[in-house]
Amino acid sequence: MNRFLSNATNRIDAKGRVSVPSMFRAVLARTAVDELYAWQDFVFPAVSMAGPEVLDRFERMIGSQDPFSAEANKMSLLIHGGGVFMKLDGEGRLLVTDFIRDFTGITDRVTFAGRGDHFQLWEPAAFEEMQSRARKERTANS
Amino acid sequence: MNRFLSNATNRIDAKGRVSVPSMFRAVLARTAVDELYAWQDFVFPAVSMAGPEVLDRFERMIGSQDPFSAEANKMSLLIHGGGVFMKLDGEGRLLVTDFIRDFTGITDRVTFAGRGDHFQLWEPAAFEEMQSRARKERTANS
DNA sequence: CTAGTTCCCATTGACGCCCATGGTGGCCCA
DNA sequence: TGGGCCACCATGGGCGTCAATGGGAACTAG
Repeated sequence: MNRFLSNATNRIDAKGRVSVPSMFRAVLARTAVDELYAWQDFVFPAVSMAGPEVLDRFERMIGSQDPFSAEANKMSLLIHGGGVFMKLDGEGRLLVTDFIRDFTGITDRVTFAGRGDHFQLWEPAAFEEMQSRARKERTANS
Repeated sequence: MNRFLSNATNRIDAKGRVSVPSMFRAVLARTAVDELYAWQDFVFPAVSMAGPEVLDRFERMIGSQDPFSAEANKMSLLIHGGGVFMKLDGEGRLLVTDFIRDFTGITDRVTFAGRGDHFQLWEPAAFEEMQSRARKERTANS
């Protein structure tokens, strides 16, 4: 499998670390990624992560604009300055920093959710609620 | 990594010095830069910094525009006339001068924000606010 | 002579790297 | 089909290293 799918919830230890599910690590391993780029989701209270190659995609968006425009400046502020690099330890764990905690509300447990080309970190209850809400809306529409 | 990415906040000591994050120093080291050029951002209350080679890039950029336009004129004024050289000490710290303080509002803490080919110094609260504002605008547009 | 600055060295707290443990699920074999 | 063995994964914790920070002393310029 080469995409991030399904979800899993893991506990944060006393040092603030949490294991990335082996399922996701397997996906990362096949692209030889040892460093992750993390950014805040634009809609949900979740932090997204993927290999650094996602930056290329983002930067193409910036590159198509006048480099001195306020718009390009703003976008660079979000993409370059707003993201954070994270490194996994030997056991495939990552440190849950304040950057993650503040934006997601995560305290002692993390829900990892696959999103195809990237995955996200959620506060477990928030993930549950968002899921059931999305389900309900789909039912109402059909 | 050969670009300035992510962000970090450091404290200014009693002598007015602040450590440049090691992440950014690593980027500078790979181009053997020991001197930095600093200028004011065109849009935000932030001071930008990079190795002197950015000057070449700016000049090409300005040269590609109408040399008599108000924009090109303003840029040259800010970059050529308004810029300042800065040097890091042995521990990779820089002196937060009034040039920086006055323009950014920085007092005792500095947020360093990566911007790809350069990085910026922000007053922490101002950075937070700009960041969330820019994100909100993007959400509204999409 | 004084104030600002640069060069060192000390401290400490965070983080990276390593090894240990335990639990669970899968697999094999009887 | 049931039991037991084994491997893998989540988790816990020790320890060394490095970055961030603090402060002393030499040095220079006004």
